[in-house]
Parts: sequence; C-alpha cells; structure tokens
Amino acid sequence: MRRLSRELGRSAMAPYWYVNDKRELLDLVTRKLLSEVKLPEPDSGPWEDRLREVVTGIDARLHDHPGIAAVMLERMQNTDRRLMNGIMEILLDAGFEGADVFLSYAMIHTYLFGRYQVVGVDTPDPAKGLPGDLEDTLQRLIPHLTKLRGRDFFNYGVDTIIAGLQAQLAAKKRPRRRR
Amino acid sequence: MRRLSRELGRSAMAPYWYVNDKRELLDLVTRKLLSEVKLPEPDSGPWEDRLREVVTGIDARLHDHPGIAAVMLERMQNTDRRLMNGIMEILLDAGFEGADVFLSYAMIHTYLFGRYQVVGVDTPDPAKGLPGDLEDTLQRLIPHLTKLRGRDFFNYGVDTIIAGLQAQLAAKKRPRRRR
DNA sequence: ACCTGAACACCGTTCAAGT
DNA sequence: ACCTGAACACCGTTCAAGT
Repeated sequence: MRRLSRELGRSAMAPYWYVNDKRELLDLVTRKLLSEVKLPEPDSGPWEDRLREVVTGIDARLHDHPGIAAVMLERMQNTDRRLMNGIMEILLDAGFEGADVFLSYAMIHTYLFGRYQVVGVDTPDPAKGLPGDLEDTLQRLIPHLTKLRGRDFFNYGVDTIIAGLQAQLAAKKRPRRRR
Repeated sequence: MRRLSRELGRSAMAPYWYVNDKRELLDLVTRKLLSEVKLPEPDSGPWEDRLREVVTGIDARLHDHPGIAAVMLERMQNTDRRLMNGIMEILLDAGFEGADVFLSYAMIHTYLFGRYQVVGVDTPDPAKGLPGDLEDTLQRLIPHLTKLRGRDFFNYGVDTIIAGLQAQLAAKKRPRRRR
C-alpha cells in the first residue's frame, strides 16, 4: 500500500479512500485481470478443447502478472464468477455431476494458480559438498531438466489433468470398483 | 522471527546466532517435518499404490502444520532430497523417462503443496445483493459443496493425477498422435 | 469528495557490544 | 559460545484533520 501510494505520488493513506484494506484492492486487481479472459462458445468444440482454451487464456494473463496468482490461489471464490461458472459449465458438459464438478474445478484451480508459486529446481552447485551420492536420482536427471521451459510444465500439467478427468468420467460410467 | 524470540523468552536477535535469515530457519523446519515421512519399499506394490502412500504421508504432516506448505510449494528443491528422489524413483519404476520424470514430479508437487494455500468457497450470502442470476451454475451446485471435506478434495485430486499419469504412460507406449 | 500527517503496532535485519 | 540493545528501513492501518 505504501509503495503504491509512493508510485502514485500520494500519501500513504490515499488508497484507503477507495478501498477498505489491502485484500479488497487485490481482489479488484484479480477481477480486472480475469475479466479480460475469453470463454469459448459452448458449442465450439469438445469439452477438452474448451477447457484447455480457458485455462490457457488464464495462464496467459498470469504470465504477464505472476505475482497476482498467489492471491487467486488463496481464495477460490475470489476468482471471477464468470470464469468459475464457465469452467463448471464445461465440466457439466463433459458429464460431471454434483460434487464432482467442484472436485474437478478445485483441482484445476489449485494447479493453475499454484504453478506460479513454485520456483524451479536450481541445478545444485557441484562445488558445494555432497555433490551427489550414487543413488541420487535427481542428480542423474538434471540434464533433462535444463531443457524444460515453463510452457512445457504447463502443457504437461494440463494434459495430465484432462486425461485424469477423462478417466474419472470413464470410471463413473462403468464402475468396476466400488465407490 | 520476533514472535519466535518472544515465545522463547529471548531477544529479537537471538535466532540469528543459529541461522542466517528467516528463509534458512523455514528450510530447517520443512526438512525436519518431511524427514518423518516414510518411503515405501521399492517392491512393496504397484507404483500407483506407492505414490499414493508417500503423498498421503506428506499430506498428513502438512495437515498438522498447514502453514509450512507455502514454503514447500515455493521452493521445489527445498523439498527433502530423500523424498524427491523417492518419488522420482517411483516414477521411473512406473515407466517415465528423462524429462517426463520432472514434469510428473512438478505436477504432483504443485498440487500437493498448492492445496494448502486454497481456502474453500464460502457459500455466498443471499442477503448480500445479486444473490444469483438464473445462469449461475455455481449457485446451483452449492448444496453439493457443503458435503465435501478436505479429505475428499485430496483423494479426488490424487486419483485424478494418478489416472492422468497412467494415461501419459499409455500415450507414450502407443503414440497415435505425433509429439 | 479526496487527501494528508501523525501515530500505533508490527516486521526482518545490521552492527557493535556484553558475559 | 550465546545473547542483548539500539537502530534502520520497512509494513498495514486508525483516527482526526485539512481543503
């Protein structure tokens, strides 16, 4: 709040005329950001593609303003109602019902916004003692890590979630195991 | 730091004799917590069950100390090497190779620790204006939400991730689409 | 209507000093 | 070896007041 005021050339208390507290300001920021994300038309394709489209749209906004993802992660309901409804409608179209819609939404939400909180694995400094036991799997795999970009993590995560949701739907239709 | 010192009956600067800064202290706390999580024996069952076991073990520790999850979410490498290696070995056993091990691990990590940052959807106050448009899907589904517990979200999330990972493996074995 | 100033109760951390 | 005290540069926020 103080830094904001400073950058705007106002006193520390100026923002408090517009807003009750910091949380309220951040809520307005998240809403503004998410309002620019488009929802695909309900008949524009299979649910998997539509889900991927919204989620990619959200991710693009977060890419420009990664700091705000923490706020969105924290409070689910703070997410734009329009987007939350849009995603839930896609999930209903997919065949989810009742509580499963929430469970699926929560999973997507957690991954989508949680992603931005994670900072990558640094390659461990080999000069810094205990450079690697023989059984250090991480050590062995490090070369592969350096090739990966943020986009790869995102695509893989979304692919895996969609595939997982498809499996949940399939399990519901022909339940081999008991609930 | 100040509150810690206060609770220990020491001056504000006392912790700084043991630790360089706050981050370092929190790293020690996470390591201590995760060191108590058991890794299943490599031949104790199918990879899905072993993965579920570790992840459930981690979640149990987080349940007792939810605040620390934010620290673990943030810095992947700060996660106990033992656990990270353990999970990656399970993924190797499952059939993942190279970069896919990292991509899969990152997904699990993000979900597992991100979960604790999310606070639930409050049921919206109907007295507080705009109680619900007709097309408010969220509103319609609220009754189902109230039945859900934290454990339900966790189980559903883990099930979905495991099913998703299985699908990724299957897609790798018989690649119908191109990479 | 829009903003300021002083004050309060906090933070993490540096640095020199004490026993 | 282990800790203290004073100080610095920050926070978010309350409250009364100014134009």
